[in-house]
Amino acid sequence: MRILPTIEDIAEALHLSKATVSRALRDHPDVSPETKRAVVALAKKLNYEPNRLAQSLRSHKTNTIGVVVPEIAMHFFSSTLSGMQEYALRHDYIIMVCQSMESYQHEKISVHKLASNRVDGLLISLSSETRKVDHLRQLIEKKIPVVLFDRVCDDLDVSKVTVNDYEAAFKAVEYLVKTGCKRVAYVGGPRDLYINAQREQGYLDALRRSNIAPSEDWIIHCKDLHTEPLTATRQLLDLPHTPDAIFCMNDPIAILVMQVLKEQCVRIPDDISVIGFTNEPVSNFIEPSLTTVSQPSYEMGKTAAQLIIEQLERTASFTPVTRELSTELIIRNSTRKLYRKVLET
Amino acid sequence: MRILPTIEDIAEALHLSKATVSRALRDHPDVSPETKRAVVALAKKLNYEPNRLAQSLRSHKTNTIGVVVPEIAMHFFSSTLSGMQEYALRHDYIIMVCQSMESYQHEKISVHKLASNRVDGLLISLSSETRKVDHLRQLIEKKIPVVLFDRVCDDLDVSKVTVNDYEAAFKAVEYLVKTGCKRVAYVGGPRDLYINAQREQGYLDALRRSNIAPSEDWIIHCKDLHTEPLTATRQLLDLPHTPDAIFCMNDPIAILVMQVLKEQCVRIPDDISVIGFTNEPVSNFIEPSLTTVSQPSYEMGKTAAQLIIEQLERTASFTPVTRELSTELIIRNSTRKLYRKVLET
DNA sequence: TTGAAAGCGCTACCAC
DNA sequence: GTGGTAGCGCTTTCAA
Repeated sequence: MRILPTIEDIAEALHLSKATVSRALRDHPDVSPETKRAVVALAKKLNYEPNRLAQSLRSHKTNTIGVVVPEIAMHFFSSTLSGMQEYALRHDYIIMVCQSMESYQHEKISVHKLASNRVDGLLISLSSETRKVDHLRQLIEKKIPVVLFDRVCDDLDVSKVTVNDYEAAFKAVEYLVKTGCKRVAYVGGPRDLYINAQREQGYLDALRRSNIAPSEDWIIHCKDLHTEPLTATRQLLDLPHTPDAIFCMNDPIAILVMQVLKEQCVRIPDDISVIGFTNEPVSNFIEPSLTTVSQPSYEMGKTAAQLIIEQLERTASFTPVTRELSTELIIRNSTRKLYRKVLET
Repeated sequence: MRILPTIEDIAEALHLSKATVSRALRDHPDVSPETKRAVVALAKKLNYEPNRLAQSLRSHKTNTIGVVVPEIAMHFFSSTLSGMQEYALRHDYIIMVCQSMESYQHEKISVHKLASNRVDGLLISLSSETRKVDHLRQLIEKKIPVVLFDRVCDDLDVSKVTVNDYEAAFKAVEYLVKTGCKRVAYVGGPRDLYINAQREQGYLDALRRSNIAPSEDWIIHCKDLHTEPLTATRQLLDLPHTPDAIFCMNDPIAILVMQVLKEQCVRIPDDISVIGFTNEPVSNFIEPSLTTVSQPSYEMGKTAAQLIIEQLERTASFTPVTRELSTELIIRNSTRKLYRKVLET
């Protein structure tokens, strides 16, 4: 016998046909109870497991979901992966994971690889380099549904899971102003990434709402987020009117910014407040602890998985939905306290 | 026509047989150059992609590797996943990821799920609850190779990727002693997990080598690693002779320990040195920065992927190997400086 | 209630 | 060089 028993093995042993065994195993109504019992018993005894490949080949369904994230090892994304995996497994799906390493080329390759592995659907958060999404359109043409999460884009008519980056940024900057900051700088990535633009716009509008005209000097776009925030910060400190707060597009940037401030003996938050975005675990442990915007990463992953599975199992026609999850401003010690403003006035 | 073209579509269009088309696509030597060209051209035009399910069903090979980690969102593990994914993709494999959530039950379910999805091989780091590994033996019986990484166990004759936990712990404690610490406590998890035992043994032997008899009071085993280290630390502080150093089994424990020490106004490292294990990103940012043992997580993942792929593609018989990667003691500010000892003597 | 047979898409054997 | 065919393991008509 083969290493793994097949339906045929059971059929022969029980002098039945493959068809009957198949039906018995799937609990089909018109198999007699005795036959059913016999089949199930033998299947159990032989440790029979249906061959998913054969099932998939027939059914054109693999119960597999492809996931592409920019970087598996970034906490935000591993946390979304965790949520996806959890939800998927509970619904009898399994996830295949790839990373783009923030490269458009890698992203295309990953998407293609997952498609050729016949995933039923794809969850993706775009790389920072990605400007065109034809590779995703191709999938959709092949009837492989796509759901975008976090790093979404505007020109693709699919379901999306996001947070309101605009609003969260607005509130963060508004908070800075409320604590008395008047010259709020921005350090972020390029505007072509949708969520970057959203955060920056939130920043701009919050200032304008407070009748502060954002100066061009205050706004710095970094291409390389690992090193440029360092020089950006020095640049800000060299300004004739140094800022009294820096809104950072994410926590890693904020950490670099704080590093320079500390080196230059700038007191945080007394001289300059710093605020981040994402609420990475480290932001709670850095000194001073970082005020930041928390994003429900696990929840985002779970929701993305839910949306795609619902879409996969829906028989009727389907309209894309956008699920916007809520963020929270986590106030820690890198920003001035609110009451100071009150005392000052 | 179907949504996706098949070999048959190409065959019909070109008035060839499926067999010839198949051969042409796989660049079989005895297909005439013209036929080959024609087939390849049409395949390209139609955007033809072989159906992996069909291929797999025939070849009994899915080019898929299952991975089970305790928690995807733990940095150490997401970093290993990253290494695996990278290596796997480059070698035309894709990874299917599950997490055990440190639960033996979850682990069994995950392993089973991956097996029923016909992964070619399995990479696994055991959950902290796992004592028996029959679920893995079953895989091996089904000819699905298994490779253990990091959280390995002794009684399974498979390839393994580890660090020398014993030696790394030994060196860490030795360092503490060299900096003048004489009463070194240990806060860790249960001994039944192999790597925990290794680390603890390294601790014990390092002390003995320095002619320090480890006191029972100094050694605390926590079941719940999220809360018990807090009480454990208080317990240590209540000792008649409080320790002058605490060796923690991993960084998260060290962070909790430091939290209590700070609350109790114990100076780190002046009163008590603290040392961790794993070199999580946060350990660099906490105040004071944490001395710890760095583990090459990305490298471990990559190596694990490499071992399993080599095993899968080896035709000859195979003997398990153990790859032990090297660690490094990262000296930061949570331990006394070495020169103090020199000055004191 | 059960069985025979076709077919999912591919590859490999054997024949020509 | 090329084609016919069987078969990977399963499900699902259709017929009995």
